[in-house]
Amino acid sequence: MKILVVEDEPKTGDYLKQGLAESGFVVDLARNGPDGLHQAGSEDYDLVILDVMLPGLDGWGVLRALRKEGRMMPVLFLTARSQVEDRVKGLELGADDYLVKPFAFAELLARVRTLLRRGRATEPEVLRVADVELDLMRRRVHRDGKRIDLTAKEFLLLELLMRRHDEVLPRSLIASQVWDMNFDSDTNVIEVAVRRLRAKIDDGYETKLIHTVRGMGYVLETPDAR
Amino acid sequence: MKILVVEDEPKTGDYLKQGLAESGFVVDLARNGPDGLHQAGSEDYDLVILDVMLPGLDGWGVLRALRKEGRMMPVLFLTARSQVEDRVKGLELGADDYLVKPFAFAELLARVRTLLRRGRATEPEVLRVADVELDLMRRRVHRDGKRIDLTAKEFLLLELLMRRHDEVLPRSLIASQVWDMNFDSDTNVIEVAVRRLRAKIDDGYETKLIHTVRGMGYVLETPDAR
DNA sequence: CCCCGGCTGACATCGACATTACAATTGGGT
DNA sequence: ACCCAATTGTAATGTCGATGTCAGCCGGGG
Repeated sequence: MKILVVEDEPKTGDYLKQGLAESGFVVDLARNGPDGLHQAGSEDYDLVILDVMLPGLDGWGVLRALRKEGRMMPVLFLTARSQVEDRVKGLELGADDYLVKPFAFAELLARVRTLLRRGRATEPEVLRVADVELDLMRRRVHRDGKRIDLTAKEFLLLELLMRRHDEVLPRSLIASQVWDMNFDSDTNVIEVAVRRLRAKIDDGYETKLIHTVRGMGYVLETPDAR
Repeated sequence: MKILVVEDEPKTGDYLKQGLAESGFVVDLARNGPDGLHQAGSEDYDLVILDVMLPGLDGWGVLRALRKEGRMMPVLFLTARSQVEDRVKGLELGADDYLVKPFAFAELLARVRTLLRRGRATEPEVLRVADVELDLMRRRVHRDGKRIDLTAKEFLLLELLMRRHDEVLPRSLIASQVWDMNFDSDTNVIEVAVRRLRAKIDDGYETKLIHTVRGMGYVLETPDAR
């Protein structure tokens, strides 16, 4: 289990690192926000412990940036303040738990264990069709091993197409699943969305995966036709 | 809602059975792969929960055998391992979801409910006549194992002919089913449509399936009829 | 051998879809 | 508070394929 601690106060940082290491975790330590973000992006941590008050980029900023990159590992916040609004803000941004300084190490350890257990239960589910991988938890997509950044809508659409690959999906279905509209047909959102998705996952590849079936809908089709 | 749990560890198995039963499901339990397979084949379950590691025949084997028998109910995999390749292997074989042990029961329940809701959405409804297969869901057609692309109208027409194979369908009927016209007889759309369909499913095959009955209409005739 | 129903290929057209540009909205960064 | 960039929806225009029409041909049964 690898944990990243982002903490600027040397004493607290060292203390955490040592304590967690003694409890059997592999621990890396970053001393400021930007370093922490960079570190979190370069390796796969099972958990991040974030101080709210950090030089350069505060805890919220780090968290926001992480989530934006699609890093969905659990995050434990450390804060000196106990105001409700801070807590709310953090939770809205996807912090998984909160700990108010000062705290007992045993308390921290208990929460860490809880978060890691929860994290396991939500183990990433990976959809794979042809050479495309879609990681639902990390919200990441690769084709032929190359990372592809998708927007929220694009991701939803691709997820649908992959879950039901080789099946022609009528536009009405797509509309109800990806948007929640009952198909006010005087719009072409779907075509545009498909276009944008194609630009990212099909353009530049020899074998196209997304196919149009006139008068019926769209399919994501595996290259092999029985 | 009937669920089959295939799990060899007595503790886990009983735990699941009891928990699911308390949640209102009818649950059967099999303790090994072959039993599970046999059980799944003998009754209609809405969902199967499969442990990957089983004595005799592992989870993948069971899943594969089930699919081969045409049992398309959703399958939830339980695995102690978290390696990516295991997940991928399962998903490729058609597992619908994954859960890594240990897991919270609430998590399991949530996934079970999701899968049941999704239900038999992925079960292919397939019409078969002679060596032609028409998959209504995927909107795909094969003859003699070879894929055939049809347009919307062609598909409708073939569907009608297959649903009522060995029956002579008068043009008026075809007109009303495939087009929604009351047979303005000064058109030959039907002939043209039949021609185009023949080009795709009969041309190049020894045994023709679509036959004209002068003055009456068209039939899709199985070679062994009469 | 002729006639009528059906067959066939060519062509026209209409609409579904593609594509691009632009506007509206959102949310982060200064 | 403002600006910038990214995302998403809207609109206008282009393209192409599915489908209908037509004109001529074919062939079986009288």
